[in-house]
Amino acid sequence: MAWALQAYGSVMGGGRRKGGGRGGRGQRGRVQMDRGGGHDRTLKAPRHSSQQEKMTRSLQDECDTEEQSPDQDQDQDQDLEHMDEPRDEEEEGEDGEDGGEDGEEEEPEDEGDEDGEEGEERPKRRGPKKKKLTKARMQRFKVRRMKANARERNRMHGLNDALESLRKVVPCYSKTQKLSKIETLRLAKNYIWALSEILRSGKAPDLMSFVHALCKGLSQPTTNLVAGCLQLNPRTFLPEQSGELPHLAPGPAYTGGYSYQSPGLTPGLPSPPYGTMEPPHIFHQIKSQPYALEPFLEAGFDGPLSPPLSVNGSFPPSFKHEPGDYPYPGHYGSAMGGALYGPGGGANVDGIMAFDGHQHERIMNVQMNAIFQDS
DNA sequence: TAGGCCATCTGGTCCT
DNA sequence: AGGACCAGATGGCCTA
Repeated sequence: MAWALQAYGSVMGGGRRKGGGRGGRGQRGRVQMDRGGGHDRTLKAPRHSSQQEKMTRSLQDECDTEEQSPDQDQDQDQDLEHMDEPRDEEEEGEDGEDGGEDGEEEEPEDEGDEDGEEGEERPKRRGPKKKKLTKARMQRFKVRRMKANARERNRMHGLNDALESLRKVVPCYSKTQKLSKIETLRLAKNYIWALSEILRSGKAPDLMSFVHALCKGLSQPTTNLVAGCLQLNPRTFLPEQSGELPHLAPGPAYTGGYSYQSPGLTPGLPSPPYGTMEPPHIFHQIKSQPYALEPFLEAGFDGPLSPPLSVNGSFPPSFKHEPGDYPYPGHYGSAMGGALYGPGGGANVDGIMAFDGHQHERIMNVQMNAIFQDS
């Protein structure tokens, strides 16, 4: 029974095939899990499927009352047949505990018994004697491993849940188009910085400055997503001042199809995939709008931040990119064809909410207004 | 088909 | 000793 769980483990994920030479079982089926990854992927089945939960529960049960027939062992643990023997120290402690349980499996620990049945002459090994990997030991090892796997799964699920919570509080939460993990973290970082910058300066930035700051280091699709959110609901992002957003460009300015696409590479800066929202690119479509970017951006980030979006000197020198922070090898960039909201030029904002609905929006506005009343 | 993203497994290390 | 955390490896899914 427990080996339904072993199979479960194999089904749920490819798993690492250590040593590379292990045959495995070829292509395995896999439960359709959350395949939300990717910048513009549509979401699939919820991750916490009842099946998975059932399996996990079953795993726990099985771990408590582990019984297995030899043929099951043979049949369902082909991977483990080739597994390296567990570390000696792991096994040492266990024999005392449950020696009675697998007493029939234990074999005498003769020197010659250790590694070879061929009877070849070998130099004596130093160190603790290696105990033969009996079935019972193997079984305990598997149980431990399964428990650890289950814990690790749960841990990662918790991590993903936290990330999902974060997605909901950063701008542009969408139930149908999830930000990737890395983009969520980047956007959150930018958002925190932008808000703290507002607090620091006590001034409300104009919308373009704000979105500019939010989109630093984000990929092109995410940048477009943020821009789409802003277009839909700019007030979510910026505090109301006298009932109006002073520098907010009117709607049509955003539908002019200006693009954040990268103008090109700068030597030494691996920048292309990240939206390059350089002011000239942005504002050539909205020249009539006040250019209030600098006051908001001049403060600069103090800490390590997203990679610089702009390579034309618009950003303060404190913008430093972190090595290895550019995982996108130019995959996006011009792929967007210069259209901000998608190939067709229309806003690709289906299902996008700026934050998680209006409630959150109200809360944010209250908070933001409170900030400005205080300052 | 390549690349991005993801979930999972796994072994090592550190901590309680 | 057992659990948490971490990073590497692996394979599946999806999109351009």
